[in-house]
Amino acid sequence: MRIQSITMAANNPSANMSDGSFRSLDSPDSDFSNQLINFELSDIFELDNWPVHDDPTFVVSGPSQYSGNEVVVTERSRSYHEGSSNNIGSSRERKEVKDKVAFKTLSQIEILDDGYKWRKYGKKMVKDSPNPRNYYRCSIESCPVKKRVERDKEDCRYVITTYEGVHNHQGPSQF
DNA sequence: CGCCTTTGACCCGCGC
DNA sequence: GCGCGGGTCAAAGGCG
Repeated sequence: MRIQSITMAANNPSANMSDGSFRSLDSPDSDFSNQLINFELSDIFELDNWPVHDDPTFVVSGPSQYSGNEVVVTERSRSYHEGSSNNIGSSRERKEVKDKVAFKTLSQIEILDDGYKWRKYGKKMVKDSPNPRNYYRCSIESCPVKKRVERDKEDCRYVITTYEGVHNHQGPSQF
């Protein structure tokens, strides 16, 4: 399972931090602000390699040495937006593939530093949830990646981060 | 001064 | 057609 590789990467602090790697920052009391969890997000985005399951729920429980941090992949979806076949001739024929990955992270902070630079572009209150949802875009020009951050309405200790798209530039390899 | 966040308005798809 | 909900825009202001 692909997630395994993430877990392995997380277990290996010296994991290669090449582009696409993901750094999760969990700081319950800012005492752990230097605690980083490394795992390779690039693997996640290579959804072609993923096995297809009916239940796309994977749980990756962070070992205790990660100060209680827990990362749960709650959703993985591939949405193909194509021109509807029964609507041929429609002016709006859209052909794009969006890869989405959602993380559920046990964290008191919502801004998880994954090494990329994000620019916030929207905030919405979502129905059935007291918590707002924040929309971020990758700051790199022409990079299509977006992410969405919200607190779990069921358990506000968790932060749900949804990534959409693939970075079309070199990742934060400077780290 | 450049890049960021904030915030209300706008847009669009969908169900009724 | 209309209203609702989710997603995005863009003007204005903030901050380093």
